Amino acid sequence: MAGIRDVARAAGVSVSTVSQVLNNPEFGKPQTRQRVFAAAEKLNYRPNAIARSLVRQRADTLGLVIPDLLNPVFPTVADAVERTARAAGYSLVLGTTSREPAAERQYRQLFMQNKADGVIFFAALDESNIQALLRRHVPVVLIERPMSVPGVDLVGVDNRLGGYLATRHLLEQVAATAAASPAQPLQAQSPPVAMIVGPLGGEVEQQRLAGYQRALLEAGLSGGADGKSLVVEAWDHVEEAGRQAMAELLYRLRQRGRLGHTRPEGQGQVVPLGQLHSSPPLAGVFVASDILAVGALRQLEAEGIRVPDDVLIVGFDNTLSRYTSPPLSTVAQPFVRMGETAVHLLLERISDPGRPPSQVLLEPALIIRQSSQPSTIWPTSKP
Amino acid sequence: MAGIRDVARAAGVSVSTVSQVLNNPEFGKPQTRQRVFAAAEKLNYRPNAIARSLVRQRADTLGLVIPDLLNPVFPTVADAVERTARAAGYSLVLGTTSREPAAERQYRQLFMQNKADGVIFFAALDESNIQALLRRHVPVVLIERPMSVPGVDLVGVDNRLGGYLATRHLLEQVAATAAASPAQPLQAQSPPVAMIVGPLGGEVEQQRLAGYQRALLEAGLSGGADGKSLVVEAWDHVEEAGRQAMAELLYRLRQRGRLGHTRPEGQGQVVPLGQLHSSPPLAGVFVASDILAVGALRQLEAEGIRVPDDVLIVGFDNTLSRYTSPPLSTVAQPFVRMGETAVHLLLERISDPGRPPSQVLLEPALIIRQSSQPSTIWPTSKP
DNA sequence: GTGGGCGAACGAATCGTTTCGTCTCCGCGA
DNA sequence: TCGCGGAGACGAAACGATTCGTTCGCCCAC
Repeated sequence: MAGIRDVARAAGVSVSTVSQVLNNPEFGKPQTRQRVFAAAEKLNYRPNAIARSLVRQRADTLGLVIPDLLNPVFPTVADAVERTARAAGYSLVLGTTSREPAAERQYRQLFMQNKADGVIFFAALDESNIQALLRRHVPVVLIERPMSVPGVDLVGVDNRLGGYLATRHLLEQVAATAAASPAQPLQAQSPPVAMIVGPLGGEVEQQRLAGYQRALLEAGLSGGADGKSLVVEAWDHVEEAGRQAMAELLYRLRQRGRLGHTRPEGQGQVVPLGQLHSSPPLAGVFVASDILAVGALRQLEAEGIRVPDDVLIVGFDNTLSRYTSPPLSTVAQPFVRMGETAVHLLLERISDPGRPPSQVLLEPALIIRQSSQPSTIWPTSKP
Repeated sequence: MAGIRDVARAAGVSVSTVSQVLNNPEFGKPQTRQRVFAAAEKLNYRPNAIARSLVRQRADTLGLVIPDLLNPVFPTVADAVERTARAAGYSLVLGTTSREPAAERQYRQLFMQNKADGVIFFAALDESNIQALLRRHVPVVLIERPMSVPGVDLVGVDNRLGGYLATRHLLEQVAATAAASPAQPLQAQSPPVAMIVGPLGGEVEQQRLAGYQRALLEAGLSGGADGKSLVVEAWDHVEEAGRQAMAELLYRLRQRGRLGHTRPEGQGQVVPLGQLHSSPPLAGVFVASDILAVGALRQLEAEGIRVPDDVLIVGFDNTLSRYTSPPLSTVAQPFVRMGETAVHLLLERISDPGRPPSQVLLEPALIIRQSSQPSTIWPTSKP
């Protein structure tokens, strides 16, 4: 493989001249430049990026660590990160952890070995990994969490607002329906809107929950003593967990007489929840991520409960929600802006390590589709 | 940042001893090893991966270049690639091209600069980029295409078989229906199964088309002079292209009197295609990728044509198909095995550059869901 | 004619490791 | 006592670039 010394020899100049000519458009007189270019061309010379990195003390590479690429949330952000990084002249090394601490540690070690000029973590598991990198002066930007690490750049979404918007929307739909037919008074302890949420160990999940509770409170409902009487926690961010959570929710509701019989043997009609029961019926479920909602819909379908006829559903993320049956209303996250912002913050910190950390909070937006609207007012053309 | 010489000084040994001790579990007597470990620990020493790469002449990094991360096909493979690479001690630099030749060239340049020990291309655009890498002795493995590059490792899916399976399934469904009600003879020039396919510039698309045509032929149907009378080419692998392709298909069918009136103003009932027309009706559409199928479904919905009641649909990929309304029958690609196989082939070639190239062809499998089955026999519980 | 100034090219040090040949020292056998 | 072998540690030469201080040579002005 031709090296820079070969080029120098072929061009009849010194090694340093070749380097200068190739890197600096101003350097050398035209004739010399020409000879160097010709020699480089003839030898098909390509500078060795590794040697360059060694002396320049920069890898021209950014790291991105995410849980996986199967939940569509992450590829969406990764795509934006990659494009933004490339536009800035950086390449991207991508790591996935499958939410296993060992894998995250592995990447922490990797990035502590000068393999990247900075690292973005999306939904990092262990704060100590971030601390370790920062101690070695490796710039880090966090997306979404953990939000407790002090003094580190972070870009997040206002999850509380998102949870609030989703829940309020469901409550409004309930109110509209109640106005149309003779209403039963809502009882404070038994909210008409339930919630399915990912593992509550995460701040994100806690905040979405807080938004849900705020919306209930605002409507004069409490959701039980702890505000969680109809909140079911899914054990992971996978479809199956969402399905199980919905099964658990339905079980709880039956226990309290708030759900009637389901379609026997999958045949016949279910009685709309709003018409039969003495306790206030369940009207809607806020499922705090689209991937959980997919599982939840599966369970509802299996039990013969129809959406939105029997129950309203709102998801979160705006990923899978476009494709479900029926299309899910959801809280859209600004994934592209999240990725871009994370890269920009990282580049700023690389160029100015001393600058004060900034925490950017982006706003989610409610998107209304079929799953939260009575079927009679379904749009007939585009969803 | 503490370097190896600092460790050597602190441990009272030479630089080379430190290196040996740290890399070779056999080296040195226990007492010396202990001193070295202690010093490294105390100084929080981490070897500089870049310097190591320079001397070892390997980056311990693999490259993966894909069109994007938004079409779920690619993240699914990327996830498998990343996990397999990591298990083998490699990190992964990920590049996306957005199907722009300039971006692919950019990555070709990057990987020609020793940034990776080998590169996997999924759906590469330009063969010359691969040739250039091979000339520099950078090992390359191709996934899916281009399949025309001679002498390079490749892992692909039998797309022809996939297209065949999908089409044959649709034809079988037609036959079953025809058997149940008085049948109209099928006319050879006007197949009852249409196809929507991605840009036909790609070998993959050509092969799926070939599978479709083979199935028609086998059933004694020709699909027109060129076998493409009901084949519509989408301009890209995005939803919107699928929607437009379906609109185009419906337009063509109306021209030929093979589609009746649609639900006026989105109200009322469409007449089932099989009952009204003198020309053989359209019974099903094979949409050669799930993402196109999503768009196609959207157009059908907008025109009030129901799936599977009015027309049967089969997709390809098994990505989005689980989430659509109704769930799509589809041809499943073995994405995980594709990713794993690609990495294994690459590692083998890295360790033995001279070994003969291998082309691995994996088999797709038909998955039957609701979109290709008459609604009366829909499963009532799990899809 | 000589010295100053400047543009162009050069040389050598450096980045932080690995690796291989060499040296030292110790123990053992002749 | 001497020689030999081997284990253990060392030193220096890479790896392939960048970068900065220096030299060279030329032109112009004094």
